[in-house]
Amino acid sequence: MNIEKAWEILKKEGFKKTDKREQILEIFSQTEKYITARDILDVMMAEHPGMSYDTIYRNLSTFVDLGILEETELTGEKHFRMQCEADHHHHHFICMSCGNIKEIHYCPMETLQNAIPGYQIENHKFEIYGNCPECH
Amino acid sequence: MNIEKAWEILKKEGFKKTDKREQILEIFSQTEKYITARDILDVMMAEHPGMSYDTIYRNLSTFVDLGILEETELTGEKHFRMQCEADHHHHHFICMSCGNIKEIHYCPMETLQNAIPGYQIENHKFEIYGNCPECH
DNA sequence: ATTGTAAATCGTAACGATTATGAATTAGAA
DNA sequence: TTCTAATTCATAATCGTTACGATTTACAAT
Repeated sequence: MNIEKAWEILKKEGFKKTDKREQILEIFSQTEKYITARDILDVMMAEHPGMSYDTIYRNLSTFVDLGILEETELTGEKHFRMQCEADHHHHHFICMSCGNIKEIHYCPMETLQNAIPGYQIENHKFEIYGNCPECH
Repeated sequence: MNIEKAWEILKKEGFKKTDKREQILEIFSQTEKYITARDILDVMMAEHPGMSYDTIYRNLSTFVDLGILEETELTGEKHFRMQCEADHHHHHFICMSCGNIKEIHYCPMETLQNAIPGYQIENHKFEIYGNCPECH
């Protein structure tokens, strides 16, 4: 997703255009990686020394709710990245060295659909971890 | 895994037999669910009011290292349960209401093995969340 | 343009989960 | 029974995150 698309969504949902949001989106648009709230904070602190934790965490949460960012738990910390463009459901290989991701256009749930009758599936997580070709 | 098997492993690795470890294992042997450090603490505090955080967290960590417990991140908290008996690799359906699990004897990596050449796979996570037959 | 108002941010503190530490206790070998 | 390393206790520190009243700001209505 690009910044324009993100603003479209924000505007449609009645959120205001602010410098802080612009800068957060800017940071995400410049990387493929999953990054933490603290990563964002560090970058923004350099420019706006008076940044508040509240601003970062509240906006990250908002962006996830609106489908602008996607979130995953990595080594005990929440990590975020711009939502993929791909219009169909998919999963990710995550490089534990450089943090870059590769889209995996395959979902195990397809073949598992009828394997557990009586169980009401709400959600699933499928992630692959390792090193990408550039990191070994 | 049962308590005897756990003690076997602990003894073999040179760990001592203590009341606290006995009680922690006891708790895990009585449930199928993923539970938190605090769950353990609450139960044990009732009996031993002077319990230390340290004792719980250190032992949980040890047990995971030794393969006695398995660990997963659920809603921001580490959850633990007794390692499955099953001798082959498998995954879990986790009920978000009652916490019980169902073993899923299927692994998506089988069909994905050769799909991402050049990527060195170290690990993967595949979990299904929802409600079990008893919870809906 | 100016004003009004809800939204957003700031500054700071609180919170919950986890880790760390030095002193006291204890399991198990000698 | 004694010795010693392992374990636990008691407590504080740390880390990521959330909360909140006061202040500022975007933007819609005038």
